[in-house]
Amino acid sequence: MTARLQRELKKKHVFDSPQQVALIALLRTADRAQIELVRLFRDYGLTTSQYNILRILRGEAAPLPILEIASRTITVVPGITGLVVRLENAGLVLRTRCKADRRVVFISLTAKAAAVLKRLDAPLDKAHQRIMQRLPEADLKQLIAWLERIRCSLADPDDFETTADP
Amino acid sequence: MTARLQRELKKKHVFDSPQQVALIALLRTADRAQIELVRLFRDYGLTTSQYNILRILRGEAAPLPILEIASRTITVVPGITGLVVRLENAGLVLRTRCKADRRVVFISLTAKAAAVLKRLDAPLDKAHQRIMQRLPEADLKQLIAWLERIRCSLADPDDFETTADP
DNA sequence: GGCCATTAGTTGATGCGTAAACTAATTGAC
DNA sequence: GTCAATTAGTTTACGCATCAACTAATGGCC
Repeated sequence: MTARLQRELKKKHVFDSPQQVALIALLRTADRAQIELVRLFRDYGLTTSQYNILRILRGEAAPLPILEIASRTITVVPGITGLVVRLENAGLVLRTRCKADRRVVFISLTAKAAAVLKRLDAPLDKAHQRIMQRLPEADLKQLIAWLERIRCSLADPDDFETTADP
Repeated sequence: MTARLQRELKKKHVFDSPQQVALIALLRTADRAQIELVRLFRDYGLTTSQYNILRILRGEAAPLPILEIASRTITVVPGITGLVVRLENAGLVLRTRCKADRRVVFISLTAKAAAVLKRLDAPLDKAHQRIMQRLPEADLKQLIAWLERIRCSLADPDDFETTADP
């Protein structure tokens, strides 16, 4: 990470703008939440990236070309290869060369992976609830809207199916 | 991460709880913001982690033991060594063995690093402003409070000097 | 039908995060 | 004073992100 923005905060520069404080709070909070999830996934032998891939495959319920998977994650293309190899070694996915176009590699879930995902569903949902427990739903809605607003000021073009309030 | 939570969102599971949506929005937004910062730092030959270390050193205006630096970042101890080595190779910090306790290694900024940091100040502030430009200051204040509220539900014990509203 | 550009995917190198095991200096108990 | 426990820091090993450079199959153009 995630690289991380941290606790230089500790001694607070007098000149910090509200924008800076908010940004650092955002990065720190996300970082911590990530850590919770990382731990949860690790208990099931997965990393976050691996989970995301499995999740995409489950959502599709059909084999997907490897680059299609990459395009749905933020993972830059080359990273996906090793990721999938490790998943394959763990018996969680299968790789199949496409007959029609021998360049493409299809990835599919194994039963083992489906089982792991299923076991993970409830604990993961509980984690979501726990992390957000202190915000009532009305606030959550507003928070989501603001976060989306922030993303509007950011680079990536293809992320704009509006999640929140019209 | 940074590892990342992503666009499984694309096809929206009907069962998504508001908590889940909010969490994913949080992670995604932070991720994007990070990317902006990473790019900025890279233009100056730094990574985010490296910048954070330099920033801590500047804040202290005095040499710090390497583990003290590690403790102020989220960087887990062993990571700090290589990080500092690379900074040293880049001529940005100096390592000095402490005479009194020969176990400890003091790290100090070079003039070169001070110059880089100084050049970075304005662009970085501009980036903060830009990223948060769509939220008026009142909303920012509320956002900061909520983020802090979320962090209260999260693990790390030593992060609780309240940044926001009393 | 042969060549060139495109597309799918991999490889290799560097930096970071994390965990476990290690060295070396210091402190404390006696 | 000496030996055990603690503390500061490094090494090693693995996974991921990212970039640049690569291979291999396909498609289009003539």
